[in-house]
Amino acid sequence: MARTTGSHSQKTGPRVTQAAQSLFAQYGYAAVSMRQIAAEVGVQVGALYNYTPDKQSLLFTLMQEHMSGLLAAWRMQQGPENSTALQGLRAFVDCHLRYHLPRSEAVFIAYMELRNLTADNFDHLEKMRKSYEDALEAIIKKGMQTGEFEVADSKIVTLAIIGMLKEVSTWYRPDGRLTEEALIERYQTMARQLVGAEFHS
Amino acid sequence: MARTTGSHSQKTGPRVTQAAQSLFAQYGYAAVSMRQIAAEVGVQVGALYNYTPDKQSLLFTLMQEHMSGLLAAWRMQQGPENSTALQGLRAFVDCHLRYHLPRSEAVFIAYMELRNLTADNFDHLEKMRKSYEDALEAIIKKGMQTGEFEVADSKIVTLAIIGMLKEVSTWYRPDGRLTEEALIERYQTMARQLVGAEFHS
DNA sequence: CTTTTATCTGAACGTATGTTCATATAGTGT
DNA sequence: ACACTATATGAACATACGTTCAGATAAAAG
Repeated sequence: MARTTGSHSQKTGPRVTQAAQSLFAQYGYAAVSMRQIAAEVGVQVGALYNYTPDKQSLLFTLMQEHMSGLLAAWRMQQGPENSTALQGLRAFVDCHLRYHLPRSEAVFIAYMELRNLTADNFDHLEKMRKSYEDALEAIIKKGMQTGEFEVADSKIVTLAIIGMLKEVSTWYRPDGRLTEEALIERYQTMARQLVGAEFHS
Repeated sequence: MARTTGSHSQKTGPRVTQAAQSLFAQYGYAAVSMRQIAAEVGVQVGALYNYTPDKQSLLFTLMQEHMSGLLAAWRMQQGPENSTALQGLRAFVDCHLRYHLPRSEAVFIAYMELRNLTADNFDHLEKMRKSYEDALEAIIKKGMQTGEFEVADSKIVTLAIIGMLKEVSTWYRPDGRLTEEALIERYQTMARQLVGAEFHS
């Protein structure tokens, strides 16, 4: 008995991706079997291979698309209204949190499953991660030049801000105490404190 | 042929723990087999069960001892010389980094393998993690009361500082650009900025 | 030297893994 | 109504997993 209830051709693909994301985030890539994913989709394990060449590609695609989306979101944020370093910093915090907060599963996977990637796939993602880090460091260096920021070590401050922002995803819940807006505002303030910037500059 | 070269009774136990720590940190708990651990120790897989009842206990023991050590290190830091909130904050940063930086493997495991713990083991460790977090929040609340700190939301600032500190373990290398001392000093400064404290108070 | 005991081996257990493939079926286009 | 094709099944593949245990061996105790 095959294909028991109508055609799922257009639907199964996204459902495979979603099931993989959900299960990888919850149990970890190595702990999740292709049969578990198939069960979540409601299909036999063999059918998965119509949508992915193997398990590794399932992971890599998820991580790659997450990171592409993040970089695209940041590119879209660029514009004349974010011309000063302080405006850029505020935009970076805003962009980071708005992108990450509604994507807890993808975020979890992005930070936890790097070592389950093959060497090639890892290098690819590491470059993307680095370019994101560089985007923030560029803002900070600019602020140092213009005198907006007072920073001893741009590298360390960059990492500190990213660390502070990444941590949010480990506890944030949409129905939590703070609204997304309030949260962003607080982290913008803290980022400003870390670069030693005045309130208006 | 059994026990080929003298008695290892006193030595094998710690080597099992060390091999498990090293492999779990590198490949992840779920991706490491008992046979891999045995091979690293130089023993057949059955021999491992003289030192651990099962694989899960190997993980839990590593994580539990790491967290116990951290809490003990912080308890030892307490004293009259850390009586003001700012002194307390500086001591917390100092203690955290000094404990974490030389323990990259244990740190990695502590943050990555929580979901591979059984429910009971997870709860146990979550309580310890929470009490560590509370220790920092207590310092911050104290600083708010004494007027040393100017903080809008003690919870958020606590998490931001912890996030900032945790991130260090993802890139720190003992032979890196900064000495441990210089690094600690920079993070003490950034923590002070996050709580809005004056230089001397 | 002999006995005892801690330690390790080697093999086995049932089960699970990622992946492949011949076969069957349901929807699409004619 | 019919053939075509995308999609799914169900079984199989070799391999790996965590765990157990009877038996072997080396160090310690007498």
